[in-house]
Amino acid sequence: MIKIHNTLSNKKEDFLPLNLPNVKMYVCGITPYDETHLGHGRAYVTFDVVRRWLVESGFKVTYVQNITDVDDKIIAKAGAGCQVSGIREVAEKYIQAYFEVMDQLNVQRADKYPKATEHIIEMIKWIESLVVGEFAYVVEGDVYFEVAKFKDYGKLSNRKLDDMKSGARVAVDERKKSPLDFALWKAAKEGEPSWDSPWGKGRPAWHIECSVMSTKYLGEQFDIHGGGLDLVFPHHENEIAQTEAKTHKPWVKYWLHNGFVNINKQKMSKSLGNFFTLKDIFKKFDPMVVRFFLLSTHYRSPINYSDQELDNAKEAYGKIMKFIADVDFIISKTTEHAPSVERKDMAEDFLPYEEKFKAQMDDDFNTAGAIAAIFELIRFCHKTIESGDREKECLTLMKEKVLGLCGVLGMRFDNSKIQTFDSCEIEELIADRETARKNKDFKKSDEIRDKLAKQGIIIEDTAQGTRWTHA
RNA sequence: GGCGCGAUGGCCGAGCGGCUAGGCAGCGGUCUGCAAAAUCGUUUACGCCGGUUCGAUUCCGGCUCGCGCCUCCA
Repeated sequence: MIKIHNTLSNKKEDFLPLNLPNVKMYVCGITPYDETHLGHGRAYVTFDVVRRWLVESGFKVTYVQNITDVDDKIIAKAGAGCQVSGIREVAEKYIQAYFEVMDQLNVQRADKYPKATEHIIEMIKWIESLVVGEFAYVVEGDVYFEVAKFKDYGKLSNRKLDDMKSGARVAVDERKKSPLDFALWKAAKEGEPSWDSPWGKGRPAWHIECSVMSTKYLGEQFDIHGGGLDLVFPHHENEIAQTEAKTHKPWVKYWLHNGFVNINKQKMSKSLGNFFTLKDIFKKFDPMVVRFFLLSTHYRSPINYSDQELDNAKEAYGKIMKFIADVDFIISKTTEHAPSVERKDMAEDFLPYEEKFKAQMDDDFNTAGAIAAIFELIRFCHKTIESGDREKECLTLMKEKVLGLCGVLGMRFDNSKIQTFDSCEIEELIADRETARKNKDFKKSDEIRDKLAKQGIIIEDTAQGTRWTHA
């Protein structure tokens, strides 16, 4: 049984989807007005793993992620007097940039990426029904949701209307009945892209698209809605209000939120200017190392970013990579009739590690614990190999098991840096060195090693012979 | 002011009422001509003060410190 921490109850709950074996999940996507940063990376890697694990567990998952392609910041970027085509151009550029880094992080594509600007009519209809139902009111071309009318307001973020310090940090709009009332539709200002509506020219406000698009593609009730912790309030709280006010039924069953990426214990954010784009991070670190780093902490805990911690992740990830390469090498040097220990139940030996992995993942997607299980499995394999059990079949199984578990976490291993056997010159030098070593001419053998080292080739003498890798 | 989260060994980081998490770094051994890699062992930690309990890092209360949300934000 998978257990999931639900923000709605603030507890871990057994995961029972509404309509077995289907799981419908919606994750708040990006507003494409700038480069994707590590905070985004964490969110989408988190939900990528959630999705992968649900699929692995036998559920049929439908994953929808929206794209907010109309917003103040996009409009600002597109410049004064921009039309709809102008903001589309900006959005398109950053959507492409987003997919590029997500591909590098091996984040699987969602089934659908609906865009706000392609659902204007549906949004208008939704807002109209809220106005008719008296949950919303119109002021000078703006439409606001009246929070006081929705009795459950605050149930997700666990706050009471009276307790909130509205206006403490931002000026209150006097035209609203309550400072907490939020916009559903915004009247167009001079030179802004806009659409026609019953309230005049304007554009949808932020929250409404998620209600409209999620229910359009997943139904009026669905299983999982995810996003960063910073979306709990007001975004998700408002989404619940405007959705349940219209449908009169409980909307989302499980709300999941990932923790922040911190820099020196402070939240990474655009306004603080302490953010790192994935593009820049990838100049220094392999995307898979970044993914490993992200998964080495539970998704709800804050994760601190620094080069030092990425270096640590690099070493740890490298250890897995090394294991795969080691096994490949031994397999390549193992003949079909290699002496083998009598062993018919190798698969059984792996079971405890696979079970631990599963238990960790079932427990609210504890990737840190799951990674520990992978390391324990690797240690077991090393021990087995050391003990002399090098049957080809057994080695292949080891590799498959480790790769399999890593694959569930979306970690892939690029072996291009590992020995390829096609470099004759290097092979010759290594052969020369072997001869020298046999003749105890260590001076010469060390010279060859140094020479190769200068070319960035690292020599490793193993029981199965000498191998080399690129540094 | 309201609400919430956290404090684990040199560092990162899981976890649990009593049983080795894991990774990185360090130290020692094995292996190796040496080196590297691998492997084994190892340093025995849970912010402070009380309470519950046969027993608490793990539960309860208080405190201290840190962080987050109450504005757009993954």
